[in-house]
Amino acid sequence: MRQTALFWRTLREDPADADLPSHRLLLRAGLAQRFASGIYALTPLGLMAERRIEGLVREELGRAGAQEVRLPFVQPLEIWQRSGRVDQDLPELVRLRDRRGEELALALTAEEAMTELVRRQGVQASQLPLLLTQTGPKFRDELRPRGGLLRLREFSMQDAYSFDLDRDGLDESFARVAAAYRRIFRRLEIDVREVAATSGMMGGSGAIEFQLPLPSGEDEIVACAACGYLANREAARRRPRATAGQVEQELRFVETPGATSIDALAAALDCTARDTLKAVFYDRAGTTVMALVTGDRQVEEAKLEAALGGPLRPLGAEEAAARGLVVGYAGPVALTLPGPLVLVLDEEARGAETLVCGANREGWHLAGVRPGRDFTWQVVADIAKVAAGDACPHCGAALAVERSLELGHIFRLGTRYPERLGLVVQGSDNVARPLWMGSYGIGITRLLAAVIEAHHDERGIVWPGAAAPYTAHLLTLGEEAEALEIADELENISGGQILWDDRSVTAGVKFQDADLLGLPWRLTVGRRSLAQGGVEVRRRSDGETRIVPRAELGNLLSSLLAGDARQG
RNA sequence: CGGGGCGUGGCGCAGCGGUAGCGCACUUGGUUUGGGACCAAGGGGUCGCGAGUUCGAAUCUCGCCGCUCCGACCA
Repeated sequence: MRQTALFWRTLREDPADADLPSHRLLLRAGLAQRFASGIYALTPLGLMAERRIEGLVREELGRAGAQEVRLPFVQPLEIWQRSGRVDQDLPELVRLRDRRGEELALALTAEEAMTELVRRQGVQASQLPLLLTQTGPKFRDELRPRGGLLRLREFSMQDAYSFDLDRDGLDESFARVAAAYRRIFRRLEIDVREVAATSGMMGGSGAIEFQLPLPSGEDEIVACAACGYLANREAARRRPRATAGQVEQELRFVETPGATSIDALAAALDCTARDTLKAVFYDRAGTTVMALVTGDRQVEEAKLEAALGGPLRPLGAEEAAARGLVVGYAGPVALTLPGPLVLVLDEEARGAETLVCGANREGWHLAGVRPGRDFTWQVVADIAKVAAGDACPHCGAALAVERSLELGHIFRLGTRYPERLGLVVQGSDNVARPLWMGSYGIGITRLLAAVIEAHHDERGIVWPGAAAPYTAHLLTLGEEAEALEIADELENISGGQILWDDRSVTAGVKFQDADLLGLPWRLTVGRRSLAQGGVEVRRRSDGETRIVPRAELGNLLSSLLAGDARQG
């Protein structure tokens, strides 16, 4: 491809609003353009890179036995209603109405649609295990898109779904896809960590996330350097600390005017946050949930949801007050509300000697509160957020918390969707049973950004061979007849598979742009290289340079292109 | 949803009451050509939108919209 004809341009300066390397480089190198927050267009070079990643993912899933289908991007809302997901507050789901008033939804994932496809067509036991996949647009109306292509509202994702007769089959399918994912990341030269995860809005259990450690990532992972324990913070466990609290032994009222925060309370009573009991309120399907953790802890909502088996909504101050809670002074002792109430106590707080908590009376707290003696609860569970320095649940060493970017997520869903949508298969015993389902997602557009986050330097992108839009960038310097002849020759033998900078600009401009775009190989031909005996071949990743005589160019090019194909 | 910052040619920015400018990019001609060349001549902007103040608004006031970063249980 000749650069003078390519729809492409680079920017000499960094775009003002791009902070992250991938965002900056995608814009500067002219690979993407923003249309709206979280909505981007890709230019030819950007799309070529995305397509390479997509093709690689498709290839590996194919090796794992996946068959590709196409599901609708605009889906009838009805299937989302039947699965029950519409009922659980899903603000990311964009709904719309057609001119006849029929309700539609934009795909944010496709558990429903894929289950529905299999149900409509029917499936026989001989076709199992079944692994179906699609690649296509997704739309999630995210609260805060960020970082260019790192967190988009509209993006391309490859999602796959497995269907098996039983749990063992699901485990095998799950393992097969996990292996495919590992190959994908290895080929893209992205060093991911496999992390235990929660299943979030998908439902199900036994999930793994593929995470790239990145300071600008939006997830937090908990890591144990000693034993290798890794988990998303939302799913992470910790070894409970030894007994906390014990400011006083006997229950008594203390007057604490204005002490409506844990900090203020601890200051007023001259104790630590850990000596207090914090109450946080949620709604769970009409029931008020009071979650109780020691004052220095935070409630991990994902773990609380898992403990209660369903989605929660935090209560605002007014709403909490309307339900009879004395906001700022609420506690579990002798608490009665007009409506239904569930008390959930963190396992660590349960082991405390005595604690200070709200007295359900404006301006008063209770000290010397002993769990079990002075109040009871309905659920005890690990519901506190893990903090850096907590003890590893396996080995007890200090845990670290690191920022990280989720690139892939695989779930064992179980029978939930097939049950709700009526997908069953008849076994040899003539009994129809719901299938066991797994769900697997890998963000293609995000991978494009992640590859750049993982592979760049101060000059620009450094494409891994498997994702590069072109393998080689040919620069002709000057108008030497022989140089142009060689360029023609290279273009011909590559079948147009190299990018040729044929502009009449200075050498510096070409070198800068070539570094910025970062194709794996740079071929330079000009008066100087010819004097040295041929074409200068330079590898972008490490700058290794050599001169290749004209006669060997055919071999060189086919080995570069083949090497790239082997990797990618 | 809360807080900060920002909206002026394609990009980066200046101008902050007197009717819009710089650098880069772009077009044309010429000289150049191994790390973002030079000379000359050009084209391109409802200054985010709306209302108000004023003789006069990119500039002041109010409202709205958009973008971006941080945060979003902490009782």
